[in-house]
Amino acid sequence: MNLESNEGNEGELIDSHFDSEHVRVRRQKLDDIRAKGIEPFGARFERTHLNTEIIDNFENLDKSIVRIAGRIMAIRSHGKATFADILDLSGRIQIYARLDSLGEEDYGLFSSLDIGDIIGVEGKVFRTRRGETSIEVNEFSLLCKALRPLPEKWHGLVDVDLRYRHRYLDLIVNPDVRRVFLQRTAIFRAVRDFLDSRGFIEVETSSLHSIPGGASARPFITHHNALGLDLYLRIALELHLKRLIIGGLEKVYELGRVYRNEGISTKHNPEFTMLELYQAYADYTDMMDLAENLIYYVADKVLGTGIVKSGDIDINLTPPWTRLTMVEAVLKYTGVDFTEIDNDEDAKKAAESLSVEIGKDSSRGAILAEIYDKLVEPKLIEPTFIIDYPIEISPLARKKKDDPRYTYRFELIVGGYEMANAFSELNDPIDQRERFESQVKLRDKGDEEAHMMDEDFLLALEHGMPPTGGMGIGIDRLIMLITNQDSIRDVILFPTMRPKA
RNA sequence: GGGUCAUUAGCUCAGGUGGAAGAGCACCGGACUUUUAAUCCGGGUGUCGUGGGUUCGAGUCCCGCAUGACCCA
Repeated sequence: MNLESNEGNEGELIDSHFDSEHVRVRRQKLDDIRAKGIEPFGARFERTHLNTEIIDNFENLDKSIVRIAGRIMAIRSHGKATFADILDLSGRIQIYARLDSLGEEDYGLFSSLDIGDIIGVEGKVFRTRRGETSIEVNEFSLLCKALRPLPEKWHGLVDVDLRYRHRYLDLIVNPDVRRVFLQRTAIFRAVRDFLDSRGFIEVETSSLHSIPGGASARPFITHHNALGLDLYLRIALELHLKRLIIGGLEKVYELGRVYRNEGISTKHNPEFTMLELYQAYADYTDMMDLAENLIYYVADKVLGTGIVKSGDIDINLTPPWTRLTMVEAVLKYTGVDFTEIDNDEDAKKAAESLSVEIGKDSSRGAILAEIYDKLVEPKLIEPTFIIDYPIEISPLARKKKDDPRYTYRFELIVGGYEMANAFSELNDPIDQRERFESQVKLRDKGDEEAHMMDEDFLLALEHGMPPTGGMGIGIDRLIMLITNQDSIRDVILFPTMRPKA
């Protein structure tokens, strides 16, 4: 007790964390190591193998000398011999240090190592009596002394707040977390493989927009000093990718971060990743085919199967998938037949009879969508395309030839939530202007998510855009689906958090 | 935005009705040369999230605040 008062440098210990016994002990060890002339924050170390390469190739490597490096995850000391587990990117391997082979000095240093320290090891591959592939240490070097302890070895780090704020610890001690993020990377690679092989061109468009468009969402506002200009962080990739279609790139996609100034939930993070792709001379049926094949391809590539787990239930992603119009889906799941409703009043009564709350000025189409969102979408577990969205909520989609109340638009629902949104793009600049104008009216009435007028985009459209199919896929949700995670925060490395006070 | 719950040691968690802060792992000291949640002996290392209040006395009861989780909008 009272070790603090024995230290001559309390004044430097501003951070109260340094008062903990763990840190005090490790700082003392650090000083002792330095006093012996050893640098506790080592440099370059050349490895010959990753840990699991040795485990997987034991027969070939038995008795050979290897060099590995990684973080000490466990120590089992037996006096004159010590076992430790070393974690590298590939996984863990056990090392075995003996007083006999290391000598007093080195073995003493080895014995002073802590869980969390990073070391490089050279030694001989062997198997223990119990059959575990191990490395008997000939030499080791301390590559980094850790000044703080790792979370507990058995339960790992459980507190979600700590897991998200200290993701590095989460990655070190929770192997499943590492698996999810490695799969996230594999999913990106598979998406690019799939699209590149079909002639799509990957592009990067700007994320600072003077008019945020392409989706219904409130934007983040930022400021450019030199231009003296407020700018918005993009809420979608759509309008710039369409400009590239107008520019003749014909098949483009972007995997990009978008920012929406809205609440946080297990399905929403303020910044998230979208895939948007546009294909000239195609329509929304082509987009459905593409979605089925893309998502199946990605799942199969990453998991080796087209069947994903959602909690305990299996979801089969093998194409083709169910296609239902929104009207058909509402009829099927609620019994209300919108083909028999042709005005706002009757639509309101239908919503009331189903206890679905709607806005005062809601139109027939908006009410249909409300009912669908509330009562149908959560029930759609198997992959389902809901097609022909009402025009009121689809300002960028081409209207249906035979019924202008609807558009050539679909959303893909899997596991009860929206995975993709696509349409036959509106390429009539006069129609597009009218759509923007009705969005502006909604904005004036206080709908902060309604679209702004975008003259620059209209100008582009007036130069002529080929008929185009376009689609957006929420990549984070796709990753949730494939990796079987319930929260978007478990597939985003650093989810948005309030700063800890 | 509303409701419910949570916050205790580095981590994972116990702490009826208010009465001297606990366990496991980690850590420290000792024993131990093939262990693996190593074992054995000894040691508790704490601003009970935070600020008020009630009380002779608060981890526990009341109010505010902070952060998080879940549900609802």
